[in-house]
Amino acid sequence: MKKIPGISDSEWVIMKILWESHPQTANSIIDKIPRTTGWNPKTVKTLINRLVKKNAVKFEKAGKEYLYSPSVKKEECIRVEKKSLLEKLYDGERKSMLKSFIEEEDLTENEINELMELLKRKADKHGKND
Amino acid sequence: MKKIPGISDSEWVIMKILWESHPQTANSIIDKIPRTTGWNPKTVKTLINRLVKKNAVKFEKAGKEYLYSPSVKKEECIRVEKKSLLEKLYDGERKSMLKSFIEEEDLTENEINELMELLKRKADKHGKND
DNA sequence: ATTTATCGATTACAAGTGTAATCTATAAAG
DNA sequence: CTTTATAGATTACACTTGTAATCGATAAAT
Repeated sequence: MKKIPGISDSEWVIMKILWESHPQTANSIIDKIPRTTGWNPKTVKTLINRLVKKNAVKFEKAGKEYLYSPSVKKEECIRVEKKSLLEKLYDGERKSMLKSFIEEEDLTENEINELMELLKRKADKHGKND
Repeated sequence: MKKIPGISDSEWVIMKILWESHPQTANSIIDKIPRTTGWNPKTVKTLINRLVKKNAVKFEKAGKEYLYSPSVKKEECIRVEKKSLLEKLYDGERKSMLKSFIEEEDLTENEINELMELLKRKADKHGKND
């Protein structure tokens, strides 16, 4: 499998916009940057560039502008980040992490039910495959 | 509540050792650093120092050596890290995060049951309080 | 054709990080 | 007491990150 490059917090903002829709010009990305960031368009372009250099984003020329697309999959990147947190906080013990995550969140009844549904489905699959 | 300082990946290794047991001398910490890191003792001391500077660790003198202790709580630090991941990957949607966490891990039947137990307890509490 | 606006490319620069080595004071050894 | 080992303090240094500004090429406007 392809090596996933380290994607920084700021870069994630760009990636999420690109995963949402692509290919996309730099300006189109800039338009979608949450106002809350307060980023200068130049900043966004720098981030795009870094992502290109990291091979997390690719582009094709379209006249004067470039059309950017992600070149790594979101799911893969999420996995990497999760793994990294798992190692950092829980020494790799998945169950500890899940427990802590479930315990600490205050969930609505509905959310709890959804999660139980999910677990049940997982349990069923087990019954079949194992 | 106290402001939790940013704790880097390497620094987390130190913090975990200190949360496990304290107060503790630098050398005692050094002894517990996982061999897999390959860290030079000097490196560990640098990290301890940075943590002191960040007010994440405090110390008292005991003769020539210092006795270090964490000055921030593990649970708080975990919360900060989780929050940060939540924002970065899931735009703050807790449920998305939990779902993704449950879905992607391949859990044993036992683990699944434990988690369901947890959820059930959470649900019960809801019934009572809400 | 010349000027100008606008791309992307390159450069900037401080703070944080990973990873130590060196300096300095002092406790321990002789 | 003098030498030496050792603890913490200070300094090092390259790489990443956050956050832009400037440069150079070229398409668009006049």
